[in-house]
Amino acid sequence: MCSRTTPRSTRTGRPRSTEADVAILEATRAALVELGWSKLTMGDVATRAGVAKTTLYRRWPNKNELVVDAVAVLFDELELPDLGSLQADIAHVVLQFAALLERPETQTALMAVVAESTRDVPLRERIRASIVDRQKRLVLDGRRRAQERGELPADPDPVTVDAIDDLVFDVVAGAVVHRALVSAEPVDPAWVARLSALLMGGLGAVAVLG
Amino acid sequence: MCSRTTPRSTRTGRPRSTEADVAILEATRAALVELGWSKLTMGDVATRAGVAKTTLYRRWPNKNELVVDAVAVLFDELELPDLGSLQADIAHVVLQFAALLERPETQTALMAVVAESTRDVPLRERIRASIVDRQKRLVLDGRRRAQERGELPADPDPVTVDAIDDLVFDVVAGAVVHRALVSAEPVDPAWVARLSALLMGGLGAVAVLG
Amino acid sequence: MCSRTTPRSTRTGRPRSTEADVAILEATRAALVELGWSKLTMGDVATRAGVAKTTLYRRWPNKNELVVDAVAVLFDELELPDLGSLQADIAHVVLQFAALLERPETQTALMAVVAESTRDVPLRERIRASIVDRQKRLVLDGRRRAQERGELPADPDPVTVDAIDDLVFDVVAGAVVHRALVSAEPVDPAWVARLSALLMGGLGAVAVLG
Amino acid sequence: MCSRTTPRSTRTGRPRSTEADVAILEATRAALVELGWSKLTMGDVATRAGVAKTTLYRRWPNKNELVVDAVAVLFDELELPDLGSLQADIAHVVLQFAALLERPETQTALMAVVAESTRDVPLRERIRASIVDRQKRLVLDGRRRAQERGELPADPDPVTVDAIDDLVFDVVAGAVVHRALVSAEPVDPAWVARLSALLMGGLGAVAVLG
DNA sequence: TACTAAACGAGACGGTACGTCCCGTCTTCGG
DNA sequence: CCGAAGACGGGACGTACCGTCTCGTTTAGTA
Repeated sequence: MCSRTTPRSTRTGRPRSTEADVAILEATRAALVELGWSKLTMGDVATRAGVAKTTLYRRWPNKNELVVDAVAVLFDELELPDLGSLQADIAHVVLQFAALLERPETQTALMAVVAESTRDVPLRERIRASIVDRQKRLVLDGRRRAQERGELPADPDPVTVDAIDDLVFDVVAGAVVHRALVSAEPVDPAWVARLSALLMGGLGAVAVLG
Repeated sequence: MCSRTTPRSTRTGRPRSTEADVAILEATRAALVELGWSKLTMGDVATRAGVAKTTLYRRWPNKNELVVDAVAVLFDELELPDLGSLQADIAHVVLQFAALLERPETQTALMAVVAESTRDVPLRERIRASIVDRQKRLVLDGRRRAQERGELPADPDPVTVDAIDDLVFDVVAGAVVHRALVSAEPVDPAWVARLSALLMGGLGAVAVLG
Repeated sequence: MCSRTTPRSTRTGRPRSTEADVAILEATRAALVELGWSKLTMGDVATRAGVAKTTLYRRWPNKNELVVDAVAVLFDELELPDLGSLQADIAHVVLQFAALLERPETQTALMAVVAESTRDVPLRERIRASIVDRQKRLVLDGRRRAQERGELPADPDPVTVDAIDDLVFDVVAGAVVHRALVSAEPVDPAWVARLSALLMGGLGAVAVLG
Repeated sequence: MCSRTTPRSTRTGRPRSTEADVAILEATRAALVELGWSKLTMGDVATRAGVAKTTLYRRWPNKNELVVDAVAVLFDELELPDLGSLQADIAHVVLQFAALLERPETQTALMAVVAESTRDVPLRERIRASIVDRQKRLVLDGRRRAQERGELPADPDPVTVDAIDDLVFDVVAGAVVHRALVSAEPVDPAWVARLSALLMGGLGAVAVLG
């Protein structure tokens, strides 16, 4: 999350402008909305932010990492209010996620940085830390809460629990992303209802599997 | 699939070299493997193919569409042999798809072109025609076959059938892609088994939903 | 002058279209007027002439030689009517030449092909044959006529005669071209009168020199 | 002379490299000598100068203007030492100019840029400022000196003086260029003697003309 | 009248250079 | 020491022409 490559050990000289940081990230999101990922340039972001290009490179090593940071904050909105039932919780978070993917800056940036990350290990780490783990936590919280409510059997083998969490995460996130970006069709409540139903029905079968 | 932007209305002049077409697509895949999406250049592809850069641009309007065509043929390998049960069929096709996503050319290219397609309607169309529809057909075939075997209830409302097909497609494809590229974890038989189980268990619930 | 590179030894097969020849030369002049030398392209000339590019290259080896041929015919208008005195003859031919250099096709083409000819011997030969010698003959005729009229002393050493002819040619043609294209100032009657006077006055001194 | 298109109003940012300027102009002359005008490419000049192509385009808008600047400095060598008589001065400067036109870089470039200038007003201005005016000054100086020596009548109508200066300039420069590049024959001392005699003899006649 | 061979239009081909854009780095000056 | 300004070397872009080539189609003269 911290954009500084070196955490400012020395204390001498002019300190970095914190205003610049937020201006840059805002400018990056604005540029993503207007231009999309592939037309976004560092020079343009710098101009929009009223900042020199040098200042960008002092903080982020390249365009990819800058964009990840700019987009990551949007994932902070995702939360999991207790709606009383697992199915309602699932439906709610899926709709939140879908709303996020409808924003043009997310749409154009998410797949792009994932694509780049297949060949760029530091980028993959930053994505995991900034975005993926943040989403995954929702799955953990939802599952734990459902167990507390007794909707799901408590305390089986922890390894299995992890595996099922992972599965659910990939299924939910993957399905929503695929629906929104690849199939390019709307993630409307009817579709979400079907997805939730599929999960509710399937989870039991998976748990039995062990 | 056809790379020609206009389907050659007139019959006059020197015909386009079909050898060039295949050489270019092969060169594109090779470049994807070696360099990845973002380092791939049109000039490099032309050189590898033993072809002039102009020849590329005569056939494809830009790098994105070229890459879609180059990668699309890989999706031809996906097929759906009858393994006797829906769960086996699902597991089989998921593993095939996962194997496809392990190939570096697919890995680096797929997300990238999807990302670009969010801002490029012709590209989105080409992706749908060349890749998405080809995969979707597998879902249709698998579902029809399961109905013939009596594993799934036959002939409900056709609109519902379509909706469930779409859901299953996005869930399966999305989950696999997300697992492989975003979570960056292996799509191994254990994970596939859990995914299949989830689907088998959930499908009933979704059908009831109508 | 003849555009055919090989003078058609065989007599079989379809003969070349003579209409194409004139259409091409006219199209070349038109393109020169509209676009100027450096923007003129073979493809454009072919299109204007309603002819395939191949047809151009069958007749001329390159753009330079084509342009020389296209422009050369304009130099046919230059003639030397007997106006009764050497000074009048000079003034007349200079004004004719100046008028030729005011035409945009000559203006843009003449210096360009001369520039190219400094590195292209065949082109230099073609220019000499098509343009230079045609102009030089005017000097010879004018000088001979002046001798017949007794304005110039007859029959000195023929070598000297040649040398003076050459000098006069370079002085007259050079001065007009330089005035028109380099100084970019008008070749008006007053200037021509001064040039003629200079020549008339100077010729005696040169003849004495021997 | 100055290569900068805008004379750098602001004083901020990294200043332009003056070493690059001279390296580029030297490289341009070298390329002219080796390749000639029409084979000279911006990329090649950049490589020879050890400079990026962008650096060229930052300073000159196109090949023509670059070449004018590169060649212009050669005209600095032209000077007019006082040899005691007008005829000697003329002969001397003509031979100097002829020597200049024998250099391959001048030969191939001079006519070419003049040809281009017929269609390019900024280029024409640059040529006038960098080359033409520089030569014209020699005529003025020579004439003034001859007047001081009493070889030419002093102080007639200044308009006439200007007109004769212009005439002499076009006659001398035009004759030499035409001899060297169009007739493609040597500007040897004998020819120069004849030209000088022609001028000496003719100038009186022109002056009388008024 | 049919054959034959060259010339024709069309347009794709391998190339080369163009002039532009952006990259990520550097060099300057002022705060 | 930071930051703006902007020049730097580098490299890819997509375009425009070059001059050549391969097609199928005329078009004369000859057989």
